[in-house]
Amino acid sequence: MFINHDQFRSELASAISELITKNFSLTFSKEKIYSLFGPTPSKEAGDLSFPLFILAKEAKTNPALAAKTLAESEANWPAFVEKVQNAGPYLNFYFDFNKIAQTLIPEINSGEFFKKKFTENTPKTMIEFSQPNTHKELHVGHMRNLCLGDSLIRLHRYSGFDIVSTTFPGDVGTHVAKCLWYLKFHYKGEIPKERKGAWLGTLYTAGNNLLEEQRGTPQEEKNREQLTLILKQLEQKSGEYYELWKETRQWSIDLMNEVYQWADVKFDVWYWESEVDSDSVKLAKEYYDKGLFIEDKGCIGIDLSEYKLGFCMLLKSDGNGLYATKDIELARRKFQDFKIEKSIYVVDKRQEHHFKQVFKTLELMGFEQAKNCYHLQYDFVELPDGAMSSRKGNIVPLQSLIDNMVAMIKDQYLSRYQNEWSVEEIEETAQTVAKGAIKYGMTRIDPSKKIVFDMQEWLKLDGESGPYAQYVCARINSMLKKLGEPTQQEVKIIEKQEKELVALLMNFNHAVEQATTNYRPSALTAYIYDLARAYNSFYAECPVGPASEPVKSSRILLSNAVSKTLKTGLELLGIKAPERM
RNA sequence: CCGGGAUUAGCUCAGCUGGAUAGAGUAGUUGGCUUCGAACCAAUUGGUCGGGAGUUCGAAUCUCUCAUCCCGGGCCA
Repeated sequence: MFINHDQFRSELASAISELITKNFSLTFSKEKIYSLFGPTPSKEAGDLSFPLFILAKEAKTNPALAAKTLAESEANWPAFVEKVQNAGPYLNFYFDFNKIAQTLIPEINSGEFFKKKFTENTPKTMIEFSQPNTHKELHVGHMRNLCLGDSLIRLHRYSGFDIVSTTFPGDVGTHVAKCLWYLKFHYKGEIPKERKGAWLGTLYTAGNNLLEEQRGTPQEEKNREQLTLILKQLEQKSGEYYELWKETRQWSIDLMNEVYQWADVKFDVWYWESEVDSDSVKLAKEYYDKGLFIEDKGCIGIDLSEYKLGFCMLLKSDGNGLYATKDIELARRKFQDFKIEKSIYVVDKRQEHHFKQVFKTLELMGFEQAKNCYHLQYDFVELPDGAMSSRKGNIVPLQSLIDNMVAMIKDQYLSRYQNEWSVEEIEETAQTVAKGAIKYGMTRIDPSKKIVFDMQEWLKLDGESGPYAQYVCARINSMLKKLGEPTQQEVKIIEKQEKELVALLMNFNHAVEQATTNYRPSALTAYIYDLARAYNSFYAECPVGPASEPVKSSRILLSNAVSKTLKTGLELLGIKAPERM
């Protein structure tokens, strides 16, 4: 699906391919060579390396000898290759960054570089992420899913995929009943005027605690009756509790929308658990009639033991469906409604077994797309003293992280501008920087690793962080404003810091490819950090304004290219760079 | 019991799917703002890649095994 989009690597691969044919009389495709390129251990060893282990095996020679042969052979190297050197089993290339910059920097500054064709024959793909429950509070744990999912959407779209983004909130179930139960029978206070969604979450926790407390007491039986009545009305879509559900559900949706708007996340489709519920039961019955699903101990499900997945239950003995039932109906709708060929689910790792069962069941039901279903699992966000649970109430509400961070940014950094900037700009900048810190912080850790959330640590913004990269953009922005337009267009690369910048800039699309194919935005955060750091180093060592022409203009063009690349990269993480900060 | 994941510097993490001398941040030490923005830069200390065995030219990366932690395994989601 991904094609060889890097023009420099492609040209070089072609030249190597020709040279191999000439020297070893065998074909070694340029695609293969392209994929084998790797970094050199140090700048002294060159800028790109080609390992010869595989070729040597095919040519029945030893890698070091093959490297020597190729290095010494007469060849038609691309113009940007300055020197070719064999180093043991490697063929190392030294680049002429002046030549590379001549084509690369104008492409970046015009934006053309970011519109290159990356992929072909990409499957139409749906990415589902953010599955919060209504009637519960949104906490920092939800943010990890949101940032990961949104970034994947952006990466895939940049790479040329046709993507449908979707969310699947849980608006039915016992958690809803518990919340309404507490509201109706035990809550004594007023209903607040604003932030009702978050308040509703606290009722859920209170309800849970009370039910827990009264377990084993005479009250327990009465509680159960009340909960059953609530659930029944919700199922029948009528009655007092159904009306209350509609009203309170909207409060939660308002909270979700607030968060999505804050995070600049949009979904093409919203699926609701309440919408697929009854159809999912029908679907299960249909496949029971067809004979695919079987009955066992009064339940209906599918035996997946030959795939080592156990029994996947789809209808309980009371005839109700389960989570898996809904996910199967949901998948059917996704395949049918949007004709998607591939489906990605961003859901925490607890659901691994669940999704294995669902995907296998879909396959046995005859859905071709089941083979292209992928569960991107991530580990939890925990607190230093253990897992977060809205049931117990030991959570860090998302709003409290945002509020703390915005306050800290204003206090520590933006207070110095309080006489220069408007109140609105200070607020907006603090929000933008806070988003940068939170989104970068959530995506920089590999999904397979858990995040232990410590508020004090999150409020430290030095070192590798979103604001570090945002700061570089603000710096460049401010400098370019002062210096004005360049007086000439030639880029001259002199200092090693400038070479480093060009070397990094040419790898931007490569970093995006890595992040996309491996479903790992952290590959992009690492790249962004490297580029930002290289620019800070350049900034400290290479004066721009005080330099004489044509160096001054060249450095303006280079700085502009870095700024454009950083902004494009940050955008793929859903992060904006403020004009100044 | 079975299955999945994690384990890399004091702490938080990278390590490009098997390649060259294992890298960053942070903490510690030291130097740099009258000079394009110090939310910065430069230098330096710090590692038996959880332990052991194996596979091969070559292992943090693959296999086996042990240890510790986390998460799953039909009437919750």
